[in-house]
Amino acid sequence: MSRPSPLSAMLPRLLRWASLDDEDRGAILDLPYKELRLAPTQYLVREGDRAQYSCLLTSGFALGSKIVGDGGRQIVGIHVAGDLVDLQNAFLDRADHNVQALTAIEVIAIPREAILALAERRPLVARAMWHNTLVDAWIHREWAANIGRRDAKARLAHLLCELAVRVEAIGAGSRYGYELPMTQEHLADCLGLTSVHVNRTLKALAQTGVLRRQARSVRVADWNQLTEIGDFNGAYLHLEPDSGIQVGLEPQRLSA
Amino acid sequence: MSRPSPLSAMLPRLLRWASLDDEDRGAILDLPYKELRLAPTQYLVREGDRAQYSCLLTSGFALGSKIVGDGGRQIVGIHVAGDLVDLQNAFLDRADHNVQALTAIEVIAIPREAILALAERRPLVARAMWHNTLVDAWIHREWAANIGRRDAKARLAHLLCELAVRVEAIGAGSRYGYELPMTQEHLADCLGLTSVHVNRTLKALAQTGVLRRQARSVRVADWNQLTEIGDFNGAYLHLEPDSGIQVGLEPQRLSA
DNA sequence: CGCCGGTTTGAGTCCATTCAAGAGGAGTGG
DNA sequence: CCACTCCTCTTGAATGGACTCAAACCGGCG
Repeated sequence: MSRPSPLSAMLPRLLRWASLDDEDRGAILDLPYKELRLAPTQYLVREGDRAQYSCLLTSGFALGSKIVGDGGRQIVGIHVAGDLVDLQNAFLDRADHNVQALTAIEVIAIPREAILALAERRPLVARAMWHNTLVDAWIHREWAANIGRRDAKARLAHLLCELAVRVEAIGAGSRYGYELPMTQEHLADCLGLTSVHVNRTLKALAQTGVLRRQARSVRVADWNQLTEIGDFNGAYLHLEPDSGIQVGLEPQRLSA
Repeated sequence: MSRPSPLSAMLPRLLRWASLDDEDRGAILDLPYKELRLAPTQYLVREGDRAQYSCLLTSGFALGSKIVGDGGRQIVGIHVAGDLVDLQNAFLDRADHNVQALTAIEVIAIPREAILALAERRPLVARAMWHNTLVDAWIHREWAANIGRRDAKARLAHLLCELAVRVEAIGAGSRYGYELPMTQEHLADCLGLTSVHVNRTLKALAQTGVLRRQARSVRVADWNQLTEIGDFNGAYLHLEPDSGIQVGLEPQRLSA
């Protein structure tokens, strides 16, 4: 008996978005691919590359970033095991951002033509991948709101909440305590802050008692208070059942 | 002879992303829909709604926004005529952000089930819509970088460049001069600034001579300098042919 | 005419940055 | 095993960009 294809790691993610039949699954497992291993700091794709592959991250952490004119870096997304990375490379001529290994990572790279062909033959798989993209866009909007309209303490708390939930969802820890392989400079580049200020803000959070930090691990002493400080509602991650809670003001019907 | 279906306004946008045959086009034109007109400030969807429609904006300007805990507003996107708005509503249970009319707008609302059915029957249409979503995500990443890592002057210049190119692309003006129906407070909420500071920054830009502003119109005296100040590369809008310019550092091949 | 939303301007404050220096830790090599 | 280096974290002091508060101005409109 052969060991299961590494592509099977793609199934849970896609099944989150659509129910796929045996033919759909078979088509996924038949995709051509190559496995890659990258050491920390190595680039999977660089902004401007004519990237030919879309990737599935099977282990480790990666991050997406953009460099602005004066050399500043903005991290635009964090990827954990199971995430589909660079689906946009299937369509867009050039990579719009860097993807870099944060820890040692393992990646399945799938040629863009294979992704496109799969999407054309298997509508439900296409739907699942599209859905995944829509969730990514949602996450981006959350980040924009976080960076643009919250102060440093709330921004940081919000990010730590997001990471907690995502790490917990892949079984790599719990929201009350998890390993975070990011430096304070990484956090700063996610949040539009400087590492110095992240350091001070982290200290301030620790002093209020909501979290304790040693080395690269985060211990959340008071989850509710952390979500409070960070103005965090995890619905956008789509990792928990719909709470049914209305987050807006009075709902208004769509009317002609 | 009947007047052309308002749905035909959807074709140019989708044809930008995929070449569709007659059957594809027919399926689009057969979509059920209703036409809506909204006055300025009216909401098309509110965050938290169970939205049942995806929309095509056929005239006017709209904007997407999120409200954070302390009442602050972050604008997460600006929509112009021809844009597909709220495609995510076809999949996601609840709207993740508000969509609000900036000017008087006309909208074609299509039931989510119809979008899903179309995507399932017509793979190339699905592909075009997916592609559109990927471009949206790219735009979001640009915004994150803009808000997180540029100073006020560059942020504002970048936004004015983006709007110039988009307005030009729909034939509603030229990048050297266009009508902008946004208040300074709107601009501020796009950029993570306050309206007071936008006012001062606008004045500073005017004083360097790159632009002149009267009332709601923007005149760009020196386009190149404005793109310079705003660190703007319009590739992400996908409105102009690929310049072939490498924006990253030395490209690096994907290798095992 | 008087209101109203938006713009403009000023003065003072504060959050976050910059610059700088030192401490802690992990890995490397002699 | 220790010296050395490189990163990261930590802290202090000074600076500055953007904010807050507030008032005045302006044009459009009922």
